[in-house]
Amino acid sequence: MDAFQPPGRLVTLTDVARAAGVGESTVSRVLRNHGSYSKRAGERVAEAVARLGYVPNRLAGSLAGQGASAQLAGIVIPSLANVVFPDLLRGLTTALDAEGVQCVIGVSDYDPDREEALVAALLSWRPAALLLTGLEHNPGTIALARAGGVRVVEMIDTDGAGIDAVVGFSNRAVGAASARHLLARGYRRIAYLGHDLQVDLRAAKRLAGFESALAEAGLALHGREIRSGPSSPASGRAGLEALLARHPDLDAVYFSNDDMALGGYFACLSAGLAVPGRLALFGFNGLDIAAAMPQPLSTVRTPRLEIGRQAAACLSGEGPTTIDLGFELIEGATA
Amino acid sequence: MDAFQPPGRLVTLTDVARAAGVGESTVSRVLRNHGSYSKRAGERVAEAVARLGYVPNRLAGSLAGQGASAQLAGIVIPSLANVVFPDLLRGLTTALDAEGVQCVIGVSDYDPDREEALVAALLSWRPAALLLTGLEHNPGTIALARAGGVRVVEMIDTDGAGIDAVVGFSNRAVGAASARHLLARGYRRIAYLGHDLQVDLRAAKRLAGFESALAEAGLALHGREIRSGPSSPASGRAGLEALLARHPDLDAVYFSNDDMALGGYFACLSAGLAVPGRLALFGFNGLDIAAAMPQPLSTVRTPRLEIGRQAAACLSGEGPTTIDLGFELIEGATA
DNA sequence: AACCGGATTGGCAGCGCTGCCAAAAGTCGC
DNA sequence: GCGACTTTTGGCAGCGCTGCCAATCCGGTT
Repeated sequence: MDAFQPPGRLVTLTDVARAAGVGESTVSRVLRNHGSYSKRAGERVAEAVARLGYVPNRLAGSLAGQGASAQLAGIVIPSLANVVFPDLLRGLTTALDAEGVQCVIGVSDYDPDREEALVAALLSWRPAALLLTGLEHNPGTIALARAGGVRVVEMIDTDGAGIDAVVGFSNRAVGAASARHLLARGYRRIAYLGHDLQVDLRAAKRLAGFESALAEAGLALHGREIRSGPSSPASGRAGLEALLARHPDLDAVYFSNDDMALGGYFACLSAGLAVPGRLALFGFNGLDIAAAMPQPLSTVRTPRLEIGRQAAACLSGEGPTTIDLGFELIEGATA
Repeated sequence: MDAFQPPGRLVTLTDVARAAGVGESTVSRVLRNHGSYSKRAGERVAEAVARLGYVPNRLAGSLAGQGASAQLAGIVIPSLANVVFPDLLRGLTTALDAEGVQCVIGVSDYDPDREEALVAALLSWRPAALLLTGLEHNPGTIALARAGGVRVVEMIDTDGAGIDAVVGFSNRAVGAASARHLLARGYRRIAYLGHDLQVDLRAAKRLAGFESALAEAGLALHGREIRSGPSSPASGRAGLEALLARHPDLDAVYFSNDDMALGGYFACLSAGLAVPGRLALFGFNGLDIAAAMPQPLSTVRTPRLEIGRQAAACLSGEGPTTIDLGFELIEGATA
């Protein structure tokens, strides 16, 4: 890889063709291993590529290629602050990298307008697929996605109608299962502690499922605390303290997720409240950390990595599909 | 945005020009707000764009534009499982999105060969910049980056020589400061508990700094436990138990990061060991969760978001730069 | 020796856009 | 109302690659 090119101009396929003494099309065929070429041609091209340090220009390649869609996947997630989404990304990148597909990502901060802007920006790279989070989008987002002529996969949530493919689990069902678990254990004065529901629509669906299961048992929430801002252990800790001050007779708390629940657990440790004797705690997500606690957290484990993998697998498919990957209730020792 | 296009063919700039009754160059000028055009032309183009639902093709745009480098940033991080990297990404995407730069990411799994392959793949999109993690790379990776004619920013670590720009902090200094803190508090029988050092070179640098500070005080590590696999609270918990079984007389443990330390703290809670009276714990990273613990963890907070932001800011710069953003030692209550 | 079918090859248009240039349309002062 | 400007505009080459087509090569047949 000697650099005898005039700096400023990168090595092109034409340069390689000249160096190898073959035509451009032959170089293209060899590089993509597509069409037939002789062994000798293959060797000469490989040698020239190595010698010149050629890196193909995929912008040009995708533009020229038919369908003109790039080996790119456009991904929009609402946040990177919650472990869920990095996990999702992990599943996605692992599966996509294996197929030589690159990931272009955007973070919407739970803002549908930003999501729409990001979708437009991502579509301008003519990705082969668009991976969104959740089922609720601006009408404009949906129109863009439809018009973009790309495969659309909506991840995490299956409670509702999708644009194209949907991979996830039912958040309502998670909420209902969590409520039934608490009810079965005899808890009756149950509060909810969560972060902003306007923003996290899937947390709102879980709560709706939770409340309707309570209602089936003739009960209602015994208090609720909604903290502004993102979920975090600190927020969960402060939230539980506020909740207990208002409703000292609570016997269980359902948290919007494990981060909040962990904060609640810390609050109990600090206040010397026995868990679950005095107060039961129930989370959501099934983080690793929840399992390492002195008392493993009672929670619901979601198949985050698997959602990413399956979503990646969906790209090659066609037509509407819904894949419900379910969830696993972990009994733990806090409820 | 009515869809009277023949499906299969996306709207092009030429379509917009025809619909607006102007030339292609005028459309291009209006869309990029570059060069001069009349108010009337602007309106007609805007109307046609909205009516046709035109999404520019940036593949073509970047290919045609001079310099031919795309408004893309190629990012390679070693992992998504550790909070550090999502945080870093968060800083990056926030800053880059504001400038209309999209992020293409790759995850190397701490494997230099995968990193090299990813760099090659990313360069094929002709990004404006390449953002790597750490300073240690394959020779091939460095050659590719150099030949690619892109701005290269290496993040997180400043202990060594960079290719181009470097943004981070000194991991050695973090280790040394941590050691000095423990020494100043009177701890003398100090062990190290970490995950795989072959793989996480920055953790190895912290340990080196830690040990050299111990050596200055005439001390050496009083035991060390290296867990295979990634860092996690579960691993930290099991590791601490193993460590204590071998060295029951330990008075402090330095962990490779907060995840491990949290697991260690849980182990102490479970075993009824007083922290820090019987055993002091010291972490690294300064996670939110560490601050929400009943006893805030003693640790070092790293400027992860800020590294992302500064790295993004570096892209517009030129020439070698090193930005050391330092770190903050948090006294906490566990050491 | 002429012929045939398949494997291999090179030339070239064109993907959708931008940069450049020259032409056209305004603008102003006198 | 006319020249000397400035602003606005459209045409077109070309970015680096791929797909298509026709040309060439090769080995075996007749």
